[in-house]
Amino acid sequence: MSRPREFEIDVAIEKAMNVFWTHGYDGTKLPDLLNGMGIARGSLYKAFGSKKELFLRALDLYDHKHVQPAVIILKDGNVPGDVRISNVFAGALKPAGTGDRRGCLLCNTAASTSSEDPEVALIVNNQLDRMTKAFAVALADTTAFSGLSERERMAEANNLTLQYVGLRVMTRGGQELKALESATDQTLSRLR
Amino acid sequence: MSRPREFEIDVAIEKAMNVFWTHGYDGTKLPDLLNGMGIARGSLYKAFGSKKELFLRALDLYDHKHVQPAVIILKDGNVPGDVRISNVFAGALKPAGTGDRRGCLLCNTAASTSSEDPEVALIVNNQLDRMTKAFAVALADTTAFSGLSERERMAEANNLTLQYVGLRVMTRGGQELKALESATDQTLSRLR
DNA sequence: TGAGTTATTGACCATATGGTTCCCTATATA
DNA sequence: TATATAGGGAACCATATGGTCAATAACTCA
Repeated sequence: MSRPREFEIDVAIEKAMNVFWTHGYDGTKLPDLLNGMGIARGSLYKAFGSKKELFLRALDLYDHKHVQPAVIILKDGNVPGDVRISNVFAGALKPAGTGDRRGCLLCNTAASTSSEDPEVALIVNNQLDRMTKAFAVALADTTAFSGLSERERMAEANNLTLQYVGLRVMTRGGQELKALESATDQTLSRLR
Repeated sequence: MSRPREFEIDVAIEKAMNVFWTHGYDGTKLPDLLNGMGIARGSLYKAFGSKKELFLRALDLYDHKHVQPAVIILKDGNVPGDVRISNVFAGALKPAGTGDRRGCLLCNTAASTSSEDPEVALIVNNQLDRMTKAFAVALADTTAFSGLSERERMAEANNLTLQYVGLRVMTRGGQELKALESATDQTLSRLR
């Protein structure tokens, strides 16, 4: 019987996710990860194989913890569509209100050189596409947009994803909270 | 009388700008710059002092070559406001149509760890703010928005900047051209 | 021609980087 | 108690990184 692992894989991945979120992939160095995860170099390699594999695992966890919950909100048939969309944008705005300017791991990654890697691009675009589809579901349940054709609804959903990404990046870039809020107000005023 | 420089500073900065645009700041290594600029290590340091100083110069050049021309388009009083905005978004979409997925140095930088550096953040937000103000000027000349209060117009302008940034990042992230086009069509259809 | 001044260059420098290795350790089982 | 197995950890490894340095070169001027 072998020696049991002293850390939980899932806990370690989440810690790594937070380090990558703060520093980006290129800016995150092994010492950053080791400190952030509280494990040694050999343990990291034994458990995850490489920095890149760990990054892919972190992106999947981000999906699970941040993207998929937004998708679920957008698809919740018990709430009016515009309220669902409003809630998701409020969720994106909220961190800026408390000084958290990390933006969104998905959007930061989309804007980085990492997105040139096929495996990363696949994950990034899968997440973006699922958000778009979920926006479309919410729009179908939004009175002002319920009469749209499928094609028009997808176009509007693409535009909402684009606005969501823009909001996240402008948050990361340091734009003033008031500017973010007023921009978002315009997004949401069109849903009513 | 001292030895004349063999390269033009402005030409070298532009070459560096293109390297940073492709690889981001963290992902760009000295050999990338040396190859892209066609000069030696010592020459680069003599002329620019450090990698970061060169990056700041590259950001300023990007402003001059890509941001300021957009601002000028948006402020051109001889063209209807909605056409001006449409032209700027078309300019952002165009590279994707030809396979150029670098996005926009400004937006990529906003989403990266570089934006945590005060000097970088200052330049990034100056550029974003100027675009917003220019969008506001164009909106004032757009029939559908000409009756807005100053405050409402600024909110709409903030939203246009947010959409512009989102478009650039989604381009970089690898989203399908059709999705980018349809999202942009929605943006522009609201101006008419 | 020599001097003064700055540019070019590539070797060098002191760390930093992602990954490897091997000794030691923790566990269950026979 | 010995064995098998996988985990922990820190030293090690082979390059890579941003920056430095000293020899050489390009120019004008006296």
